[in-house]
Formats: sequence, C-alpha cells, structure tokens
Amino acid sequence: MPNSNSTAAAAAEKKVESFGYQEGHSEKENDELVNAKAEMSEVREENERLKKTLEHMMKDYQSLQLRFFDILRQESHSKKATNPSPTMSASTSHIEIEEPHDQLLSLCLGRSPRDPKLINDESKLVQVDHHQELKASLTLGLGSKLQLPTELVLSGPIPENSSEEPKESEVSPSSTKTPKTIRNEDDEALQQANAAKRARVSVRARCDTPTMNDGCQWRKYGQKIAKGNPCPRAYYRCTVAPACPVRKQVQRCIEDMSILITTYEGTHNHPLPMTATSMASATSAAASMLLSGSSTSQLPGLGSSHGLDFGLLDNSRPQQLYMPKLSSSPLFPTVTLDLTSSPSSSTTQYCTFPSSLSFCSSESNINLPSSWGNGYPKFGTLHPFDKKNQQYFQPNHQASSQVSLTETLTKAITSDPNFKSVIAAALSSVVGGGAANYESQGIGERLGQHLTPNGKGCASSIFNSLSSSDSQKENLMLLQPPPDSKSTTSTPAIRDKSL
DNA sequence: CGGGTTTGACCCGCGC
DNA sequence: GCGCGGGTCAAACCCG
Repeated sequence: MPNSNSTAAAAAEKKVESFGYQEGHSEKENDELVNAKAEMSEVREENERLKKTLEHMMKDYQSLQLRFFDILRQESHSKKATNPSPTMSASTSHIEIEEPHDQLLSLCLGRSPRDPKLINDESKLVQVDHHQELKASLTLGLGSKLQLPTELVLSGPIPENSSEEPKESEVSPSSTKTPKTIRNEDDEALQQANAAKRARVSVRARCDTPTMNDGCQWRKYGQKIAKGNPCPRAYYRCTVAPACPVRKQVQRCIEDMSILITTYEGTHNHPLPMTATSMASATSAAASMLLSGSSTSQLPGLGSSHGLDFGLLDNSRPQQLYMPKLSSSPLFPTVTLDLTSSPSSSTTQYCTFPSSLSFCSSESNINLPSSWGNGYPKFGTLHPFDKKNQQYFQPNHQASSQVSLTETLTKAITSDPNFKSVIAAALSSVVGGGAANYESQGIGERLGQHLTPNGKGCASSIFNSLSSSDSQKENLMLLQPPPDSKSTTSTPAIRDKSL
C-alpha cells in the first residue's frame, strides 16, 4: 500500500543520500546515486498515482453507499405507502416442501416483493433498522475480510488431487470412506471446511431450453427422478477440462415448468471461457456471501444477524415454492440466485430460508431474454404442464423481456454495493492471488469462446450484460463483455427426452 | 468412429 | 438392519 511504499522509499532515499555524502566516492558511485534517485522519484510518482486511485475508489464507494441508502429509503417509503393489499391468497395453495435444515439463501434478483404480506414482523423490524443492518452488511462485505469460500480463496494452481479440490472432498464419498475410528475434532473441522467447499449455488431462471448456457461445456452423466418433482433432474459434469470437479444439476421447477433450477457445485480448475466467467463469478459471489455468513457460526440460522438480510422479502411467509432437495446434508449450504420474476406473482415469491438476500427491483415482469434460449419448440410436448408453459414461450414475450431483465438485474446489482463488493472481493481474491490463480480459476480469460457445442442453453448473456454494464465495470472489470453475447449458442436438435 | 446421451445398476448416507 | 432416496457409474445406444 502507498504508505508503506512511501516510507520504504523515503528510507531508501535517505540511505542513498547518506551514501552519497561519503568522502572519496567514485564517479561510478555517483552514477549509481543518480540512478537511485531517479528510481526514487519514479517510485514516488507511482506512489502518488496509487494514492489517487485509492482516493478515487473510496469516493466511488462512498457515493455508491449513499446512493444505496437513498434507494433503500425510497423502498421503505414506497412500501409504507402501498401498504396492505389483501391479495395473496393465490399463492396460499403452494406446496411447501422445504428443507428446513438446508442452508438455503435466496438471492432474489429482479423481483419485486411489493405484496405487503411479504413483509412479516421480522422483516419489518429489519426495515426499521435498515441502515444499521446495511452498515453491518457493508462492513462485512468490505471492511472485514470477507470469508470467501475455500474454492475461491484456496485457488492457486490447483492440483487435481489437491486436498482442497472437491475432486475428493466434493462429490466423491471418499471422505466418508475414511474410517470412522480416526475421526476426531480435526475431522469435524474438515467436515465444516468441506461443507464450505460444497456450498452450492442454485440459479433459478426462466429458460425454455433444457439447460442454461452458462458458457461452459457440460456432459450429462446421469438423470434421475427426484422425489417430489416429476421432472427429471439431470446431472452434468464440466468437460472443459478432463479433471474439472464442477458439476451441475438441472431440474425444472415443479411449480413453474418454465423455471429452470440449475445448481452448481465445485470450482473450475481450468480457465473459463469468457461467457462462463460471468456466471461463475456471480455464483461464486453468491456462494461467498452465504459462506461469509456461515463462516461466522451462523449456519443453524442465517438470520439477519450476519448482515445479509435486506429485509425486502418476507422471510416467514407461509407460501413457498417447492424447492428441490439438492443436498441430503444440511452441511452443504445452497445459495439460490433467483433470476425469475413472475407474471403470476405467486410462483416466484418464495423464500425458503430465514435469511434472504433480496435485490428486488421495481420492474417485476421479467423473463429470460430470448437470447438465453434458442427456441425449444418441442418443449411444450414434454410435460403435462404444457399449457402452463406455453405462455412463456411466446417469442414476443421473450423478446420484449430481454431488455427489462438486463436493466433490472443491472439496476438491482448496481444499486447494491454489498453485492458488488462481494463480487469484487471474490474476484480480487481470485485474481489477486496472482497468475497461478488466474490460471486455475480462469477469471480474466479472454477467450470469448463459446464452448457449448451442444448449444442447449440460454443464459450467460444476462451475466455478460451485467458485467458489461458501465456501473459494474469498476468492480467487474475483469469480466469483460463477451465479443458477441448473442452468438453464445448454436442450438442443435434437442432431444425429446431432455428435461 | 468418437463423443455425447440414456438408463439401469450400484453405492452410500440417513432415518426409522 | 433395512429401506429409501440421492448421486454416480458404465454399458448400450445414438448421432454427426
């Protein structure tokens, strides 16, 4: 940092100067002195530049913080103004199949929980104390060392068999193969660490294609009908690198078949295509938010105490969507990035965990942009819920929604310095680790390749849009906009059986 | 023929 | 111990 830099520079200069006053120094020494002084001045200039940059960043941060508070004030005012409207009954019929022990944290993007019933006593309380809450969360996100998931922090040139890489700990049951007799407290710690590593990020998004195109290349290795959801859950493995431990599960939401729930687990151990870094960063950031909470012993009840509750969603609302049981163990926290919004609000207003991260925007009617999907004409024939789905597959509907979704998400995130900061922290932790991390994590990869040959998918463009948004550039400058976000896929025939 | 998908079998953890 | 359910494996199959 500049200060230490300057002191070091001053000390060095002093040393040089005192050296210069020695008697009988040769001309050679004189040259060295001159060179050293020149270097000193360069260092000082650099130091000044860094100071200015730092000041600039601080100013930006403060202005963003102020802006954020303003928006929150407006939010709470508008909620007070639009108070009780008695229309929530539609959603009361929703099945609630919830894993109360699962660490499920909802990041609700692009949704507007306007419905007053969304605000229960708890969240009202939170709202009343909004500023302190938010200050706390900001402190968590920026001031303190955000505890990033080990998959981010421990990146480095991940050897395939490295202990922190999920290759072993993540999916394979090797940890369970460990003889129980040698389990001790260390193992407990290990388990907790594994839990952190196994944090999952679930992305809910409207998507009419079998999978979201997140920029990565996936190979399907299994499919199962999970209990409670007639839609098969598909299992995918990342095939960008042969030993990549990342997996994802894809399943349609039973409540709204147009919603695709994609759950990511693990960390890529290879450079990612540009289109994938956006999604990966967003999900990593979300995971880091969750884990930053869990790491502070909040696991059993990620309440607002960990500073992530924005109080914009009802947390105890009885009507909740079915959330697939993605992990049988409560040790594996799941963050849900909800990129859906609902024309029929009942399907999207959910929050399955006492703590919700809600980045709601005022624009509520958002669907996936058409670029997320490539059209999936056969989808309507796949499920008995066809009629329900058809409304989402109107081309016009999709096309018209693209802009609003992008805008909404951009707004939602840019108006939330905490989210930005977490993403920034996640990125900096990855990139700041040096070239090795860069290599292993693939952040900053400038490929712009579109490695989804099967093209089934719909989605990275939204994250690309986010990353290319002006206001995001400061913190997301590593997420360069894709060369052509519309060319991410080329959809081949989609098989009838897929999802 | 190579790579991806399908699908039944298998393994493992968990709850009873 | 047993059954259930989630996750994975791998042989068979499909497709370009």
